[in-house]
Amino acid sequence: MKNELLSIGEMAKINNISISTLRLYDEIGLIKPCYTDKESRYRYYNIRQNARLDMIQYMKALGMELKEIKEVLESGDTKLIESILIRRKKQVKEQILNLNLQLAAISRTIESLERYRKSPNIGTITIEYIPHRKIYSMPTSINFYDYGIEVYENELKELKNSLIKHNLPQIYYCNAGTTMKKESFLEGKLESDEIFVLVDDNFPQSDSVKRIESGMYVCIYLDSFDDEPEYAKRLLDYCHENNYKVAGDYICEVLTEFSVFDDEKRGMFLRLQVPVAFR
Amino acid sequence: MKNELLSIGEMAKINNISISTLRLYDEIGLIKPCYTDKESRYRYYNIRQNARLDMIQYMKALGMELKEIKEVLESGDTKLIESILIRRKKQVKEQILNLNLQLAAISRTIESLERYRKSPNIGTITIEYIPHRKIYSMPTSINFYDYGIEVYENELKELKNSLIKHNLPQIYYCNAGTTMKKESFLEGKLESDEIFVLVDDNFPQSDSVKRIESGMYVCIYLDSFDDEPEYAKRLLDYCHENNYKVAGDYICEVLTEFSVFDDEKRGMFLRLQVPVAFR
DNA sequence: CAAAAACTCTAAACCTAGGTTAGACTTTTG
DNA sequence: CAAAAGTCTAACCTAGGTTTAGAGTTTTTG
Repeated sequence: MKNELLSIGEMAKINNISISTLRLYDEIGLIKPCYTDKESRYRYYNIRQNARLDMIQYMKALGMELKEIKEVLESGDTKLIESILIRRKKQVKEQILNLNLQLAAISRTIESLERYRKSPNIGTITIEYIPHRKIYSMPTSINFYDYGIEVYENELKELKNSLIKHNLPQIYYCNAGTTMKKESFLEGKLESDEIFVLVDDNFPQSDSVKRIESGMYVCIYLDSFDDEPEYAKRLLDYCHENNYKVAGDYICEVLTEFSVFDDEKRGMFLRLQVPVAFR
Repeated sequence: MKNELLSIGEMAKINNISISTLRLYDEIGLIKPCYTDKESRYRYYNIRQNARLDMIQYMKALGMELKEIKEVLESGDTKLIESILIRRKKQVKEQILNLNLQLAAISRTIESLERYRKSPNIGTITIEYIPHRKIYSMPTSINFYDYGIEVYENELKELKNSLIKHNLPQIYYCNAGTTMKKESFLEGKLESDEIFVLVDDNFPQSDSVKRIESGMYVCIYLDSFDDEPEYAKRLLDYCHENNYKVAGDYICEVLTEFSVFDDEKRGMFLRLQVPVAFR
């Protein structure tokens, strides 16, 4: 301040910026020190250069890239700044939308984990009211019960890819599931009908999106797809024993899925369910 | 699909991911192919590994870092996932707030540019209604009119640093300005009183935040700080000639500031103003 | 005035989450 | 069996810096 030239350290301090950042800006030509000693190569700045640095920091705070900032500063064209800012405005709006979706997805996941921790024992049968749900579904092309997990994985992949093709990010949906016609279930057969993912309220309406009505369901809990046949039978037996009338299609719903326990198997928590009517 | 092993290309395609990303994930141990040919070093995956890859992609969509994902997958601890998600939730909320501020700042800047393009000629005198404004201000420690731009730059830096110290990002405020007491102005002296930045409605209330009342102002436009003394005098003369009674303190307001035209001077558009009362 | 302390220099490596390229090798297809 | 398609490794690139090492310079202290 004495002799009106600032060393890089002083310049850094009064502008709340790091020395290395100033050196980087020098290197890329964003802001050059007004004087560089030819012997020692020390950089010296003038306090009037704060104006330019302020401008750089402001544009950076608006989310502009250093390249864009340099371009703008070199052109001195306010039209250019404006066009960049208008583009940036759109970007920011999109980002905000995406982050809101992320937020919803994170909350869903936290809830799902909570549910997992408080889940009933495997084999527990309950009768519960389940609120309505929305699903994005696809008919199964093969009965995967006849083939096993590989075919199920394939079907699920196809479903998810059809979502991606429609530009719907993974974040919209959470857990998957399958349905089976009421008739198959009652006959004790295992015939897959549909595969689906649950979607939230933000999900755009389309032909593939269906609503599963709310109602009373008889449910049984389990933790592996492998056990589904056995547990589906138990569910049917229970309905017969208690004289519940099956009122709709059977659903196998994944409540929680964390493939963290093993490399090759989905670590899951499932709920098989059928809607029932009371006579 | 035939012999149940997938090449890296097939695996990439069905999972909508690039081959190089799969190789990266292998390298960092996030997901290893279930079999690697020892001779050719070709990677082969099992379709059941989709479960893990799904999980990875889901966590990535939640904004988690690969390191965190790896940690979670290795620990298999749902408590750990939950704590990371809770932290992430906070982050996302903050990001959304910041982006909203950014959006406001961008809009302000676009407006400022528009104003610049439609600005009156230098020296134009107007009488306008100016709505109320909020400023974050600091008394000036020296009368910078006696010293010139370096001292002004220093004062401005100090003001901005006091903002940063209070954790207020650059984005909250836009343009700067200075005030001078009515008495000084009327005597034709130039004595700086306060330096300020305009802040928006989101800005937190504090002792340093003042309100400048709305009202009718006599204004003169110019484009350089250097001309301020001359134009301030013109403004005063105009008030006298037209018999306007100066009703409050003098303000020098930066309407637009783009230091894009020159390396060392602020490229500006200024408005000197005094509130007037009509008799 | 000399030594010590503080500062600054360059060059290179590192960070994230991959993308790209070159040149060699392997597998599949016709 | 040849051509085409696929895959391999290794190295380098992105943006916006941060960190480090080792050497040189400036300022402070005694």
